[in-house]
Amino acid sequence: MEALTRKQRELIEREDLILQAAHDLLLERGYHGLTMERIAKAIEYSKGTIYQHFRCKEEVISALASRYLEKQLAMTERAASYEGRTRERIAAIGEGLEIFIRLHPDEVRILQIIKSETVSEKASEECQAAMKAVEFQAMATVAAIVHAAVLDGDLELAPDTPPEAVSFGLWAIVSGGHANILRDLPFQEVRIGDPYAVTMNTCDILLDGYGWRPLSTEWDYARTRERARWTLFAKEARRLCGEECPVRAAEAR
Amino acid sequence: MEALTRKQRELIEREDLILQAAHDLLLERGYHGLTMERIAKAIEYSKGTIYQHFRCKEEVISALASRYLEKQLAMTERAASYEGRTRERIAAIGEGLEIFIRLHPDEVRILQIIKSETVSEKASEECQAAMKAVEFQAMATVAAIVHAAVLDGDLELAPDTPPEAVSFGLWAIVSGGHANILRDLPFQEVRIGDPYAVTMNTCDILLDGYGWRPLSTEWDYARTRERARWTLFAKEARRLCGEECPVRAAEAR
DNA sequence: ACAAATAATGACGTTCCGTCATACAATAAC
DNA sequence: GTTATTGTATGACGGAACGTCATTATTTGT
Repeated sequence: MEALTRKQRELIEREDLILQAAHDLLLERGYHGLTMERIAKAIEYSKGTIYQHFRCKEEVISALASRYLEKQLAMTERAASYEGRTRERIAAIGEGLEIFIRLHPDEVRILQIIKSETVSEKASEECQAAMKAVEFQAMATVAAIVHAAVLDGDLELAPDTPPEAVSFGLWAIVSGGHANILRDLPFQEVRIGDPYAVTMNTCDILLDGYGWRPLSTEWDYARTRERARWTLFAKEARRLCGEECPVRAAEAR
Repeated sequence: MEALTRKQRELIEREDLILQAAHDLLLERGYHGLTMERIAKAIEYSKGTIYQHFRCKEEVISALASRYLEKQLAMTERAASYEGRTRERIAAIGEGLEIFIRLHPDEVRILQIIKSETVSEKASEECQAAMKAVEFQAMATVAAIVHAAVLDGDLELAPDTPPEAVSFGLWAIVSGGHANILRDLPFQEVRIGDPYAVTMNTCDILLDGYGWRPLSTEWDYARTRERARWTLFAKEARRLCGEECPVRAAEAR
């Protein structure tokens, strides 16, 4: 038992090493610059050893992506527990996702890489299914809030509109927006100073369009986000803006 | 002159051959199954000859993508010329894009492949710049309509919202939506029967959120789309639903 | 008909993948 | 403490693809 546990610990530890090295290589040299040989060199093991953990290079990337997806899901679920109106919970999720991408743009970039067919076509079914499952759970979390809003009367949906249509729309905005942001197009040229803020704002407008009460004209969702930021994501937020919490700073005065 | 022209024609013709072969291979065997050798075999030339047209495999894919982007842009611009209210023009563009993806899902899939960093990291700067330029033109076309709407009073934007923020949002919905559609997630399970329709509807709701008049509750945009479909995209639409034009079919009765 | 220029070819060097026989280490048995 | 057994790590190897380039073939011009 003891021996087994130590062995297992060693395995897990090495897996961490591999993934860390893969992450660095992926960002520094891109998908084609990531080679098994280079990972091996970086962690001071041989190529063969890596193949005892992963079936192919694409599954290494998949494993990386799964981690980041789970991290993202954890933030989403944490945000979903925000205490307040249903629409505030959605705003909190938006805040969580924005913090995530601002804090870990690299990880989101890697998520994009794996989602491309180019990479996923070589990963095994299990790997892909595992990733899709995590994503679906995030979708389901949002859909559940939409459902709750319908039940408590804050939102009325047309009879042919399932709650999932709303979460699908939000999802499209966020994933499409972030995908475009990471391709660093010249946003300045078109007077979009902060594309993250535009993405969030688009979500707000969409929900206004659905008539989800209270509308953004009747409620200060910026404030909701700020609160979510410092109650649910304090640690991350502090890292993001350099140990500086504006609310507490203001209170201190 | 004559000789030169013939040479050039041969070159262009062969380029078409190459791209056609690449398209087929890409769809049948995926990115990793697309090899220069296989293209060569398919068009009955040697590998070296292909390298006189393209610097590397990724540039072959880029060239393919550029074509499809231009095709898409052409449809967008055609749609933008729809005669009617500004918001109808946006609806027409939506209709055009939907027809495009329904008619050529393969081409959209290829567009997604090239957009992934995995592929673009190996394509030359010029190639990438060319593609971004086409995309930007599409964005600009939409932004111009937004601008027109502001000028003629159908749309009032908050002072901190540039017209491009609206087109950015629409763009995010459509590209994010289509990206998710092509990954064929189990939409049936969440009662989303027609994800294309949901994507379009999300755009409508967003514009309602912006208060772009006439709202979708005051105007039948489904009708606008239908009209755009049979006035601007008759040929494509006929191909799409098998020579069957519902309007004319109804009139014939 | 022959020389010059242009284009096509596929063998070659290189890189990377993924496998597997072999070498090495750890545990168990005697 | 030595030997057997089991398990783990290694890098040499075959194979596939890339991209190049010397050679061969074809076209063009005189």
